[in-house]
Amino acid sequence: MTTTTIPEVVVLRLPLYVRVLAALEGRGQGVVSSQELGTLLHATPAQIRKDLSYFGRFGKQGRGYQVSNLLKELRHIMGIDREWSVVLVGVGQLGSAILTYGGFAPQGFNILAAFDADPSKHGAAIGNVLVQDIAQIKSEAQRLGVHIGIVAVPVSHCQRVVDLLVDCGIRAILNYAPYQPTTPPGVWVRDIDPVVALQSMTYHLKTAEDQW
Amino acid sequence: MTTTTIPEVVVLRLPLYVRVLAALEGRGQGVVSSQELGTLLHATPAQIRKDLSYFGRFGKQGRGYQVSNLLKELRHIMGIDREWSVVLVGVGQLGSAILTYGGFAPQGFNILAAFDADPSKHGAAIGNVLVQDIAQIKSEAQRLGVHIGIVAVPVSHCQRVVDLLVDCGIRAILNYAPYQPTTPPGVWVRDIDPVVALQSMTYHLKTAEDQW
DNA sequence: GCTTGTGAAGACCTTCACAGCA
DNA sequence: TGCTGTGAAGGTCTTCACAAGC
Repeated sequence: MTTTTIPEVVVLRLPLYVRVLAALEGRGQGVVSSQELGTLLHATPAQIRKDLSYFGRFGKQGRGYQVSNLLKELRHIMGIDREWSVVLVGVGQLGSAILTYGGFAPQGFNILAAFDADPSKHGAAIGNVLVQDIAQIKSEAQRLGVHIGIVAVPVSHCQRVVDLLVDCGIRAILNYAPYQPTTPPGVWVRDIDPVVALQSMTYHLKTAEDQW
Repeated sequence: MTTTTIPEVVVLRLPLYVRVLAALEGRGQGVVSSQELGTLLHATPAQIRKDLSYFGRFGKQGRGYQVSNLLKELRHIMGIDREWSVVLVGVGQLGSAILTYGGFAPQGFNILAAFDADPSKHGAAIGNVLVQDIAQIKSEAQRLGVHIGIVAVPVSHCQRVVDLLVDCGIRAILNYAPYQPTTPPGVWVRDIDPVVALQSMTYHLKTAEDQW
């Protein structure tokens, strides 16, 4: 295996691999084949093997992959064998729900601070986190050594907030606003929009209905 | 244009087209070129034109696309020029947040009922919706003519709940559990997992760091 | 002149199929 | 024998480039 650029689709699948491997490990399974992984991931065995081959040779012919070992390797490759510091911007209904959601910390994503423009929210504590003035974000982000930003503001503020996060040196942004912000090269954005997800399914529902 | 199977990637982009077109319409813009749409969508003009060409010829040479007309057409194609009936399963912290989230109804997705297995939650009203016993779901789903299910239950219950929804005749599922359920052909699932989204970015953060 | 719609070319991703090894 | 790792083949999606039309 020579180092090549990894296709982005592969990077998007890696977390799913980790997710099922962790489940297998939790269940006490020691070894898994590309065939079985394929079934669990709704993918072909060839795709599993090809994807993994971008990063190394983790399997043994005739046996398969050792679950705990492959899991450890993938966690390292993805950089999730460490903790990441996160800030949230926008402490409305959605932002508050994110702060109280317990799913981030166990995976190593620690939301250390939250920011909002509304002064009436400053000083409040929501799920262990203090809400601060957005004006403080740059100094706080640098003090805390923040890597990742979560954006939960209205569409109209999204681009401005993203620009601000980028200015703070943040290079990875999880965006809950229904808007695709523009960012400079080297900044990564993932959008979460349940409405968009629903709308891409209604196309199929409608098409199935139209079928005679 | 002859009727071809539409690539799934195109279907996934359609909602984004609608989103920016709606913004342009709200701003009072009458006409838009593939060039400008491309900028707003972070896509090439050629891709915009090719995508749209799967569905018809909506533009005028030398001018571009009439915003309100294209918007209307796309909404019809996607089946979002109508209302859809939705049920939610799992009224925990996440499920409650979904019920009180105001973003679905304005887009025509009406959450009509919610279900949970925990009897202590039955009868509660959260955001206009009554929480009912999961045992009632089939009769209620049929009575209400439900099209779409939202799953907000723990991983351990996800597959069982999805099976149940499919049994209710539901063919589109928005899944918030960190697990990819298995479904029969003709059933559409979209997964929302912010942790997976974050993890696919840490790969890049780590890789950028490793660069010397 | 400007911009669409679209075959053809090119890039990218997936699947095949088999050599190689446990 | 069973399963991986991987070049090569195949398929899909994106981009090019230009004829056609406003």
